[in-house]
Amino acid sequence: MKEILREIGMIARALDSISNIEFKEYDLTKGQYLYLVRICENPGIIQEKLAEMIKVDRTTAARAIKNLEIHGFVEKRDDEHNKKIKKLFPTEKGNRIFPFIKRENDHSNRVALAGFAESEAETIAHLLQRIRKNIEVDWEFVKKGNKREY
Amino acid sequence: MKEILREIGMIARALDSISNIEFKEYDLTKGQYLYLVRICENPGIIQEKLAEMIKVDRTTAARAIKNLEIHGFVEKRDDEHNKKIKKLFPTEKGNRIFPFIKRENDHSNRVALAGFAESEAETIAHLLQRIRKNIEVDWEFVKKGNKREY
DNA sequence: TGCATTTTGTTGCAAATGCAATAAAATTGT
DNA sequence: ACAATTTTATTGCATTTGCAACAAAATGCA
Repeated sequence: MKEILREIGMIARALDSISNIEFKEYDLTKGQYLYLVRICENPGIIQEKLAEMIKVDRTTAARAIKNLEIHGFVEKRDDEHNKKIKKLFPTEKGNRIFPFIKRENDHSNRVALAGFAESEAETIAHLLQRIRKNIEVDWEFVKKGNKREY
Repeated sequence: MKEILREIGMIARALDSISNIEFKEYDLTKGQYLYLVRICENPGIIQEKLAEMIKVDRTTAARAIKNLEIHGFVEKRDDEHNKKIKKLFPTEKGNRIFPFIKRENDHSNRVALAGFAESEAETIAHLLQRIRKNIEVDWEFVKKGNKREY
């Protein structure tokens, strides 16, 4: 069976590296763009779900979000009925830079898929989704402290 | 055009997270497995090339390799003809754990591709390779301090 | 209802990450 | 031959990352 992990790792690190460099211009430090776009797209999401969505450690997400809050990109609001959760919303400042993040991400996406036919782009999108669904099961399993047998 | 960046990011973070947890057993700290496998497979490689191969910052690679050396997994050897470079080789200890890393990576690869026909696995392997080649051009460009226009 | 478990959030620590700056050897161009 | 540039490696500093441990609210279950 073909080895695909390394290609995925290389692509992900290269893309992340590029984005981090390009978003310094907007005073976003490493990784913060990941959280900000998702909060803009899913206002009211809680940090636990966000960590799951992005696939980072809960505590890493907690701190990244705290920094976004400190720097005025997002705000936490208490929920009416649930005292435990804190809903996340972009501030006006956060919403203002959101389109720039989208634009950068779209550009990288186009670069990544340069030379691809529309059908090829659709094929890989579907295959990647299947891989992600396969692997997130193990991720949650291992993250919870379980041991994979192999 | 389909958006594929996020799926790739999710998959890469999930896989890396799983590996980091599973390799603690062999006293490898975060990310070290990436370097060790490549040194085992390419004995004599220098750290600059390794950073390029993995797509991490040169200084990050330098420190990861230094730690692998301190903990006895790899060794640096001077080159006969070139006083500047330091060739990297696995130690006996490094070579001993190499198969365990391979085994884990192979397992994750199988999990990732569960339910895939052989032809689908080949398709995605090729498409990913094309994406990686597309994106590494920009990565090197931006890493060198150039600015992308978009 | 009451108790155990799960969910959600936080902080302390140890470690990796990466930009900036420095240095020295090698290579290139004239 | 030699000066300018590129390649390779390193260290200082600020920052993110993530495991462990803790706390409190919510939920499940008997």
